[in-house]
Amino acid sequence: MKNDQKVTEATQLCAVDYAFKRIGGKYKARILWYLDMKRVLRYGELSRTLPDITTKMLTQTLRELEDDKLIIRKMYHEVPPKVEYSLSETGKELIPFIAHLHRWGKKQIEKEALTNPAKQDERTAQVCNSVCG
Amino acid sequence: MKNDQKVTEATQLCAVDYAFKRIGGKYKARILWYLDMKRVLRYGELSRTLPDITTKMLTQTLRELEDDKLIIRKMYHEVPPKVEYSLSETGKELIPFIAHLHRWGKKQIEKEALTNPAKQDERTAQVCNSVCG
DNA sequence: CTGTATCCGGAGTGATACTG
DNA sequence: CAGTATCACTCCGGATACAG
Repeated sequence: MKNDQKVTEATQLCAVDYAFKRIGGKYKARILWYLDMKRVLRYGELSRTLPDITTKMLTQTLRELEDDKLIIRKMYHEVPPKVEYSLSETGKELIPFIAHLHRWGKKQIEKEALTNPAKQDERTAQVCNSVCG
Repeated sequence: MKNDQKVTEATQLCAVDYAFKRIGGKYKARILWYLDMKRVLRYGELSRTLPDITTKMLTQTLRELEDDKLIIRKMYHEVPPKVEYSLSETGKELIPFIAHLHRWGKKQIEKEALTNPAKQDERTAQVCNSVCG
């Protein structure tokens, strides 16, 4: 797992690095962000919200977030199965900073659009209005 | 380059994802963080501050940050060469969020140390006091 | 509906040697 | 001092098929 990668004693990590290891996965920030907005999401809802993620990666990412105590997984023993994901208290602490990152990102995207529309193609950074607003 | 990876039109990116692409590199946050503390750093100083980074990765990361307009590179045409790196205005806007991340990271590290000292070995997340304090 | 299992290509990273 | 060049390797992440 990305976040449990072996690190030798020689490696000196600072807290910034540590934090990035926990939330730096490819989809982690987005999942936390969506979870904060919706409070509770089921597996299928997350899958639809993140159309570019495969089931494997979604499952794997959710496991890592759960192991790291950033989200809470609630299973209902029903048929068909039902699982709900929500933010833990520790996870909620990360929201303000993700929000800051989100504002910064939007600003940069808009700035790029103004100064160099061609760059849009390179980065193809479209805001997913359906979720991010 | 990590940040210029091709993205299909189908890929819908939200601003959070976009922002992470720009600062999510393995060493980027730490470099920005150190630059904020020291205001100006030379190549060699950065190299010594980040003992686990190779010259290749340091150069590459600095180039990406420069291309993204997050840092400023100032060359002095002297012998021996001298190059100074500092934060750009856009880069400075990211500091509050990195600071938040840093606080959160320290808190989590301390919490882990208390509840499960064994985990320290797994994550080997030592705060590099020399720089982060 | 909510996942697992398996295979596999390629980006990202590191080690080492070399340069102006 | 401040980088570049090259090679080798790990392992992240995608595609696909299958399962309870």
